[in-house]
Amino acid sequence: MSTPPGRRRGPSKGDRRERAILETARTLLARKPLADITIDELAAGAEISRSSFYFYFDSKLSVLVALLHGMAGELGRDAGPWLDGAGPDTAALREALTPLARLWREHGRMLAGALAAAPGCPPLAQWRAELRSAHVDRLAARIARDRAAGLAPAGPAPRVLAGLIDDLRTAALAGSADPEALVDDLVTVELRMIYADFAEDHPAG
Amino acid sequence: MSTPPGRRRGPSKGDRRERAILETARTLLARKPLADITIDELAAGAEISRSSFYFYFDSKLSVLVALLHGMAGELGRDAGPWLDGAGPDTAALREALTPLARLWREHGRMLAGALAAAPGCPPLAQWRAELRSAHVDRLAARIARDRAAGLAPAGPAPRVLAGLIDDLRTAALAGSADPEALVDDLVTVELRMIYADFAEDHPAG
DNA sequence: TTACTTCTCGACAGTACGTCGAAAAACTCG
DNA sequence: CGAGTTTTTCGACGTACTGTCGAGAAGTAA
Repeated sequence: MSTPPGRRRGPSKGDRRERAILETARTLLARKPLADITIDELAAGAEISRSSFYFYFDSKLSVLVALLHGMAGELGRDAGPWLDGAGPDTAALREALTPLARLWREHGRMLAGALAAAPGCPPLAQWRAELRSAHVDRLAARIARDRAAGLAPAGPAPRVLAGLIDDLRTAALAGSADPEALVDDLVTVELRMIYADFAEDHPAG
Repeated sequence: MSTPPGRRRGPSKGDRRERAILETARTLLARKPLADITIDELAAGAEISRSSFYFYFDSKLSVLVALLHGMAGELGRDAGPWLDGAGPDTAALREALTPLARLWREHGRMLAGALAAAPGCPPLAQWRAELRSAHVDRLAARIARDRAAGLAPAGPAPRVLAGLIDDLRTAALAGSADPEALVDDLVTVELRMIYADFAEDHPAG
């Protein structure tokens, strides 16, 4: 359900069409959820007939999955320093969250739509699961390390806590109209979840 | 879009049908999302023809909305002691979360499905918004009180923090296969988000 | 019975999906 | 160039689901 059925290889005219479909989808998804987009629209955007669409993708879902896979890399990047570090490293966490928030600002509707459609749609569910566990695994390991080193207090099992943090992050970014404005607060809150008390500089509030 | 179009009042045979539709919907929603349920199934479950369905509801969405409204009360109940109290009251928070988790265990698929379908569907979006702000408003007020009383440290604006807590709670409960197992961890984490450091009894972890 | 409301359903029209097979366009190689 | 092959296109078709309309059956009350 996720691989183009007809085309094999060769960088040619059909490639431009495939791109056009993807591009059209990206544009439309910025305005409305997948369910409200018809194959007709996608085909029209790429200037081909509806049936021709099926030469490139076998459903509009496949288009979304392709789009998402093209973005999977970006979503995890910049998280390295934070995830591989130790202790309540405010700066590193902010460095991880800032680009992520930018991505959500740019593609929020698409990502939120994909997330919402994920249950009840295996390929999307799998994409989400992979993304999630890529984050949760590393974060859980970090939490365990910090606890062993006496840097973080005991609490929920590392995997559970990491899962909660991932949930929070995703839900917050997905729900916000201005994700970038949320970064500082997310930093504070994620650190509190892991370290409870830590040296923070409160803006007088 | 949310009121039965044909019927007015009178406790009669049609009432049983309406109940039957609702009941069928509840059952089916426990197994699959709204999008995968056809009006035919709903009608069949109530032993009427598809067109008769439209005498009672004007779309399957209306059925879901009706179901959800019938549940809105339960979702907020038991939160009073926690929301109206002060300070890191572990017990009160647990008393609020436990029945909520039970509700999510019983109707999780339905609630999660409704939440997922909310963006791009005004009546559901409004239901979700009302539910959310009912919680966020009171929680934000509580946080502000606690800060003023010196019980909680400064941090994100109360409304923002309350929003993050609501996001976390909802996402975590929606994503978990066993919500009730999550209660203790949610208690810990929500308290940390508000109070950072507070007296907690860590199970050796 | 009559008159009225409540309820039921078949028939129709609309929209979107996905498949098939014929054929046009593009490319390959002799 | 031109025959053979692969890539690409599309109209026609069948299916599934949605929502509406109007005729009429069933229930209720005088």
